[in-house]
Amino acid sequence: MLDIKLIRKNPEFVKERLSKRDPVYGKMIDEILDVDEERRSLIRELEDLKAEKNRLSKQIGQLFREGKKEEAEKVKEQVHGKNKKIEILEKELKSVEERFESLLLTIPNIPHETVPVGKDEEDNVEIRKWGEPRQFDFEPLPHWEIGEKLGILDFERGAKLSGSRFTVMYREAARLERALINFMLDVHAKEHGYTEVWTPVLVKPEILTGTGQLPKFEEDLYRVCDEDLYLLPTAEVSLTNLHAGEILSEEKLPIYYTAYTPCFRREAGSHGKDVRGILRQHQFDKVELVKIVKPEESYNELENLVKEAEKILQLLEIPYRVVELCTGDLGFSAAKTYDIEVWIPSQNRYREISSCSNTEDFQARRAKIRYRDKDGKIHFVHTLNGSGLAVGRTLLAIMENYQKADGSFDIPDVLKDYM
RNA sequence: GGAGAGGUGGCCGAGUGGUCGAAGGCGGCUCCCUGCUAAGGAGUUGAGCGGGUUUUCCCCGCUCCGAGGGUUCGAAUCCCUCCCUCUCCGCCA
Repeated sequence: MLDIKLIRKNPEFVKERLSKRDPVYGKMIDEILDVDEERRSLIRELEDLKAEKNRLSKQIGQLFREGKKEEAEKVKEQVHGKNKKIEILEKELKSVEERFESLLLTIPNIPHETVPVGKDEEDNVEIRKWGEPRQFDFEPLPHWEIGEKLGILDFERGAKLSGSRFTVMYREAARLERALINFMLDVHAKEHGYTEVWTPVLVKPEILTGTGQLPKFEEDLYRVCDEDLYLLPTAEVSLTNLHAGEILSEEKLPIYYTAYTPCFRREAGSHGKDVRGILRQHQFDKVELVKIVKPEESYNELENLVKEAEKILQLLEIPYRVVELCTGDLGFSAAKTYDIEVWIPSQNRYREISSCSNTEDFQARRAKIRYRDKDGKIHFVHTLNGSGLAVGRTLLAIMENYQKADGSFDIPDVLKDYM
């Protein structure tokens, strides 16, 4: 959520920045300014009335104590009149505030000034590469062929149980999935100073509003019928919201959390994309990294966050590159995002395996996460999140990059103790 | 799921219709005292929003005692609904 005071004070700046995502946001800013004006004038009117009413009510109490019943009754009549007006104005204000809220909640974050301007994925900027894609002396197979031949990935039965984009894994694949989770958690907890967390995977709607998935992206989520709960699309949601509504003391910051959770996404709008294999599933495992930090530290923390996620691929010895997302490809809540893309031999290109973002105070404002500084002043924190990493995609990257001519694949050395 | 108890500020905890944004304590901050430390004394200390001034400081007002409704001139306090926590029972991995 953007700061309405910033929008009010500097609408041209906000419009200019948001237009780099998409030109439509200019109109939304104009609209919200109108609604804000309406809202504030109603508040002013209403507060004056309430102040007067409160004065009169106190008078009534006073008059009763002095035994002046008749006078008190007269004042009561006056209050009745005020109350009628207040009731009407309150209804009006309520509907204006609803409009105001829903507008403010659907405006995306302002891209950081360093974010490259661009339209879509094509305009993302490569920052660095690590490792050399392996030269195969045979035609490398896609992971689904390797997996089916070995009998460890079962797409048919996944579909039987749950439909498309669900998979069953057996033996080495199931085991590797579990090994990767433990390996990633250990690296982040033991080497990078993260606190390991385990969270619910069913969360309330206000929690998803806090991190920005709701109200705008309801169609991407699974909702539990008969209960007002949603399946977690990423542990970013539960980890970031752990401190929703709290005022943290400065000494607690920075906070680093890591968690493994399954993630559930409906993938509405991605029909026909990546239909084969386990790249894009409705249910997948992810180890997530979340940082809650002081504003002045957040960009430095973002750089570290990316490096911490990269470390996993380095230890697994799989080639990857880091790209910076352009304004047009930036997610709703993010001010700046780096994606880590892993090398996929069968596709002869890099594919996203991690997304690391600084949302600045965008989520903190929604979730009301603040801290008190040494002078007792209260500020919003900055929140960051990143995949560290997507486990299923890591698994398929291992299968493909470590595949052998005989149709089997090796396990990276660093995982051997985990298998 | 059933019965009972309860949800108040950073924390603990009092408050059953007006003088309550809320006693008292702890913690925090400021000052005093004291070679240092500890102890002691005095004061101060909630958030959000709107407005005035508009960098800061400050001033005025509104709202907030789990959430939402209701009664009343007036609600932390009375009534209703919901959520959550605890105890006991039931069920259960």
